Amino acid sequence: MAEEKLKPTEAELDILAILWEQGPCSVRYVNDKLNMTRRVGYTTTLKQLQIMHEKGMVSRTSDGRTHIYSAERGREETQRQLLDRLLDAAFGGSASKLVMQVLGSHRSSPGELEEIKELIKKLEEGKP
Amino acid sequence: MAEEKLKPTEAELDILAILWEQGPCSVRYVNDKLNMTRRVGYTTTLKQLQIMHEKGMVSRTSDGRTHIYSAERGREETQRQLLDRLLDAAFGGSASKLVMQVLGSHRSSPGELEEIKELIKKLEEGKP
DNA sequence: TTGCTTCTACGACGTTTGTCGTATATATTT
DNA sequence: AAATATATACGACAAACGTCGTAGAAGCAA
Repeated sequence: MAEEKLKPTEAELDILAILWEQGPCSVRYVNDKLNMTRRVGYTTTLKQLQIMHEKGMVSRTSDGRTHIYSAERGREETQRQLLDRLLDAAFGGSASKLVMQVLGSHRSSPGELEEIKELIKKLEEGKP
Repeated sequence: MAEEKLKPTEAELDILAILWEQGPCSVRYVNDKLNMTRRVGYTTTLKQLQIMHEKGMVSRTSDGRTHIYSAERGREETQRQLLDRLLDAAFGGSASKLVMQVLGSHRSSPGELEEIKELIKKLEEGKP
């Protein structure tokens, strides 16, 4: 049984992003969505999904002859894995540096900033 | 002139991390440092550095017959590039989601949290 | 000077990644 | 029914990645 914790490749990550956002969907849908950004053949997407299925990254059910794919591992688990890697390699493990960088270069809504402040407050209370 | 904005590979990122942290250093040093984490041959590291030099990712000077390598592109530029990619692909472009995640799963010092709060305050004042 | 260590250079090679083409089965349309 | 469209399966392949081995120059040690 292959239940390793594989890191998705670039192309796989693009596909996962679609599955996460849209929920279970067909190869056709994924491919159309991909083609909104970059040109890629149908069979390419198909094969990609098949390989991801072999790896256990996605599951699938059949609707007639059409396969419907779903992301197997949760989004957050993958998020954490990729983020941890980036944090270590590029930010020397400093979470605050990373936060400063992303907050500084991407606009967040007042509501989002409020949420973050809430979290910080909780963190500060948690270990005085 | 090759001045593209290349994304470093995994192995390259490991090397860059060392160059960023340590500043200019020899192949030997980089290799030793790498071997503290994973086993890798000297010539492998050498070749890696040579390729990175061809790509323009690192520069080098000579100290006798030894080459001293330095990271060419700033750490922050590379940070932003990798972070942007991750933000888009894994977090659907939501900076706050990313921040919440990293802040929630990695301990930050009170001083760091204070810094972040400062930044948020500035952001809130900047666009009322 | 002869040998041992330490460089750089470079070619080779197994894998992984990403991309398709082709074959074939099953629907759909005319 | 015949033609067209759409699915999956699968093999092939070029390019990128990561890893070494070997060669040869340069410095150090016996």
